[in-house]
Amino acid sequence: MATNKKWLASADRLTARIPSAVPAYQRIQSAIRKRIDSGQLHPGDPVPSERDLAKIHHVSLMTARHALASLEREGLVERRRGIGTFVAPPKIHFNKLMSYTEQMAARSLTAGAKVLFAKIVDSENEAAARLSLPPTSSLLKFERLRHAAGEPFALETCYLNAAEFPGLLDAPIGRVSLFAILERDFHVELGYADEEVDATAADPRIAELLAIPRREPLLRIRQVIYSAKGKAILYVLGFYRSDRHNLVIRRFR
Amino acid sequence: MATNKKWLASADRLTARIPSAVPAYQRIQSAIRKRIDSGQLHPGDPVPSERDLAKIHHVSLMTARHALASLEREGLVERRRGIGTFVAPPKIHFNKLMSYTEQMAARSLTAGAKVLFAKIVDSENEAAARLSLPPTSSLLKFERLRHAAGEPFALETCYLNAAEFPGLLDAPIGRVSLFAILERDFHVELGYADEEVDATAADPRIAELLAIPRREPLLRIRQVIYSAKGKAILYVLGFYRSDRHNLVIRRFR
DNA sequence: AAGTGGTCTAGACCACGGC
DNA sequence: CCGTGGTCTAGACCACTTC
Repeated sequence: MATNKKWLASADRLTARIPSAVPAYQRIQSAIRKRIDSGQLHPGDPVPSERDLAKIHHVSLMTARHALASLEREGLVERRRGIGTFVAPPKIHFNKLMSYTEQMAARSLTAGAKVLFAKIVDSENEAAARLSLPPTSSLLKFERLRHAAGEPFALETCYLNAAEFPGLLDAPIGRVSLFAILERDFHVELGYADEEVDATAADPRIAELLAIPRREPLLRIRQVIYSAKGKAILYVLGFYRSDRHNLVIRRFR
Repeated sequence: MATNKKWLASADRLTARIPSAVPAYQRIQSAIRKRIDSGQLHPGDPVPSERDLAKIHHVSLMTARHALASLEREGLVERRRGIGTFVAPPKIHFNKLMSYTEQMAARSLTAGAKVLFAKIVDSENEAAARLSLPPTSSLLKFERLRHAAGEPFALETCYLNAAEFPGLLDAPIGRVSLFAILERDFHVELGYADEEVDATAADPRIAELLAIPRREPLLRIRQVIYSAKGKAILYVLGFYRSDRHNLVIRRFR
């Protein structure tokens, strides 16, 4: 108990009267993250050692250690035995689930989209199946033509369960990211997406919309986007001009 | 020191005289892994609690805890506060770097390949560039026609630095997985691969080899495979029949 | 109340890398 | 040699879940 009296004393001194404020190791992480985000610490710079952190934050070695160990798991720092802990080089985000808008923003481009279609449908049984819904469920269906640099680029059709997203039909889908609307207005926490990729030939309609010859090869991506809890939220069927789009993924052994 | 005498005593009892045998938390992990692999423990089954493991293996709570925590990071178990630790359901391996042979084996199919070409070349500058080598480097070049269920399926061309893999030309590439040869005979530890995926149309030669009409859409995958240390080892250019192949990836938010 | 995982202490020794 | 991270102890209290 002597142990814990001392711990209470130190926690007291820092932030909390209630024992259950924010765990100490998370406070330490926040402090380090802040110094990295604010540019005080750059990639390659040393982070205070476990022992220093323990002194600075008035915690035991194990706690400081825990803070650094999970920062390493996140890829924010690298630890080298006998040497120290260092800010990790900025990581390229492979295989990250991003909206088209976010992808463009990541490359400092602006996204453009023209809504071709936005209605409720009830006989698209393949789309319903992808969302794990009964075959004739009411679905919101948006069809959008994506642009980049003034050129048509991709045709994407999105499907959502109409019952779960009332009012979404009236949202400014043409201007605002669908992801942003789902997360902000409907409090959906997006988690992951499974994608099936194959190649197909442009049919006459798609060829005209994308301004390419008929039978031109296209990348076809069928994407089912799930919430963090694993519930199917959104099905997107996309056709991408293969001369303007190329999918990059990283696989690990 | 009283503390550490006790620890030495327990380590002694189990495996080691030398203090630096295998860390206790790793021994605990091995024991659990073994019980899962051998079928003694099935997905959903409870794993002994931290306190039980500590007693069983004569270690402190923190050590038992460490063992379970890193097993959870690996995805082998799931921990639920107030409930316990349970064997995780077998995970589908998304975005895993696997050889064609391994992919087929995962689906209990046998892989077939016919070697069309196996020589050293020195004027394939694109391939050399992908491997971060000078433009006219000597490269091993293999061209293989993949089969599945008796049907031609994909055309893959592999390039490696000739200087680093002497004797590989004589290896039984037609029968044994290239990955296996690299890992076993050349002690290369494969780490990850970056892939570029797009769609293209079959040219006359590919159309004939794959037994499909000319201009048929194909999936084209350019894959650079790196060692665990980040060195480019292998460049694979593949053309896949889109009616027989479809690429599945998972993205996370 | 009992049992679980989550956080934490105040130390210890070991293995490693640079001086 | 000294400082770093890696492993470990023998406890403690908290938060949560089930009974």
